[in-house]
Amino acid sequence: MEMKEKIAERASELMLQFGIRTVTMDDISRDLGISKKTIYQYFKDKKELVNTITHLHLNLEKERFQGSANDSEDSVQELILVSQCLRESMKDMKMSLMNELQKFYPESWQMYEDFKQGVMLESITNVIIRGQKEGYFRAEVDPNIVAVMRIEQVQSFIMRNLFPREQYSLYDVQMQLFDHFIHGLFTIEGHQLFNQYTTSKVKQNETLN
DNA sequence: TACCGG
DNA sequence: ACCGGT
Repeated sequence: MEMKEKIAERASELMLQFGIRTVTMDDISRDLGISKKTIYQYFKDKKELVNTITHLHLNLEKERFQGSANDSEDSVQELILVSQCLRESMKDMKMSLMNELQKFYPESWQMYEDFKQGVMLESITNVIIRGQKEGYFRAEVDPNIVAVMRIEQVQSFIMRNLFPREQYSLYDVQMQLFDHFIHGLFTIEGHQLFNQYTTSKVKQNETLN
């Protein structure tokens, strides 16, 4: 693996674990056993390093979202997979990190905003359109409006702590949102097919986790 | 590694 | 005091 990738990957791990600003350039170089000068041969400054890491991370997410569209038999299964992507992508990119990006690395924050408006929005819009064609989702639903609503809803409940962590886990809240979402979306046929995917309780915890 | 400047 | 950058 090339040194540039190695630096970005390790820095990414450290920053995900400890936060962006608390991981210093000295920390990264010491951890990798290289000199700081080596890092600055590949990255102009810390901002550029963070931007690179963000870009790499969002590319992986992008492949996951697009993969779930291709690997699904029908729109109901695709919705389950896309929702899983949505929740996980916002969970592991956790609140503290998002706030750090917003305050101190606005370029990276903008990349994330673009990702939301691009990949995420298209994935959800497309699965809704597909579901309507297949007769599983209600035709009255406006794909664009509801897709935006869904994204903002998921993000809002992660970013703002509306409930104390001990009252409801993040998972409980997100499952409530998902349940409420699909009850406004599915036709009778959609519900029946969804139940087939989730009747096996064991399978349910795997797919919806 | 030491050092400067923010 | 600390950390990005030289």
